Amino acid sequence: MSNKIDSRSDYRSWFFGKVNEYLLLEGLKKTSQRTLIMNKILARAGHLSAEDLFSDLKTSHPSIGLATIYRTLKVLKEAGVIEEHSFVEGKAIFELAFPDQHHDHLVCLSCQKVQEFIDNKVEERQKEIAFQYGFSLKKHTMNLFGYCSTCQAQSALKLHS
Amino acid sequence: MSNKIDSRSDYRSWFFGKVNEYLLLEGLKKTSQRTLIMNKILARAGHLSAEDLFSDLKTSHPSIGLATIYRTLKVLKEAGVIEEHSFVEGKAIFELAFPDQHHDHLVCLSCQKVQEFIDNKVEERQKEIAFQYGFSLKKHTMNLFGYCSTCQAQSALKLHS
DNA sequence: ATTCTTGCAAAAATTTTGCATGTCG
DNA sequence: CGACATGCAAAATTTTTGCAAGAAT
Repeated sequence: MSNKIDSRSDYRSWFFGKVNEYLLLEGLKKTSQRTLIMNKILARAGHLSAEDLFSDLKTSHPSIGLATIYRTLKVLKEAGVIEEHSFVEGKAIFELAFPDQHHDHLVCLSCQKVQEFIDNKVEERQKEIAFQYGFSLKKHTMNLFGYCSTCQAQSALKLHS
Repeated sequence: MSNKIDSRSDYRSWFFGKVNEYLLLEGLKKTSQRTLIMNKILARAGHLSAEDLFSDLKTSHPSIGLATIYRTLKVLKEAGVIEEHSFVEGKAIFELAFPDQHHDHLVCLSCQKVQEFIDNKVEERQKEIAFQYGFSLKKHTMNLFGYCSTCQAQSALKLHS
């Protein structure tokens, strides 16, 4: 189906290819702001919110509007190159999407660190479950919340002081 | 550890017992509003938002305030008798918690129906993954998004008309 | 009595939308 | 040129907070 992504430049090609395809299909336009936002997302390559992007871009491009960020994020999500999550309630977080690959998240309740992981056993089991209930599976999210090793060690220290 | 919950009345006992224990521990008070909200949550026993509860209670108790709903939901969450989710972005949904039991969700992207399920294989695997990354697991959420059998059948019909 | 709670309204925080102007194709 | 996009400000949504008055222990 889709080719393997081996390098960073391959990923960029896939990303922009997917976006361009979508823009064309929907009759939307390439603009400097959209390019700017896409490059920033690719450069940061982590979890980031609309506000993160806004304050980051504001320094180099003071005229950019927060509404444009939101509108562009919506376009990119519909184009299938980014995913939306909500680890913390009341705020959307975005991250890069990868073709034919899905990862889940371990979230530390103390330091908020987000650790990604991929687990095929879980992926398979999810497909089985969806089938069992007659659902055609489109996407899924799995978040494990707990305390990371660093925070566990720190709270152990506190108990002894 | 905790006893098995066999009936609806057992569940109510567990629920109120857990809440009372928490109120006592934290020096909080039993109030008519809190009781009202708890009974409504128990009666509805489904997924509901703060606004759902508010508009529902408003008819029988017009003086109740939305802020009280939010404050009570926070207390109940901390007492461990309800869980907070966010299936749809930007809005928190609450549901009853059950002791020593966790269920996950299948969400239909078309009709928004939420189907619950329990899967021990996934639960076990999650523990393994958390251990592998040095996390002490506190809770988790797994949501599978797709189209339910009913909506699939309907869209198939449309194609032929 | 003291501390906690409530209802109200105001404030926050996040996201969406209307509109005049600007830009892409 | 015409359709789409932008920036701004206003609005919409959901949730939180300050405060004076009321209720619980």
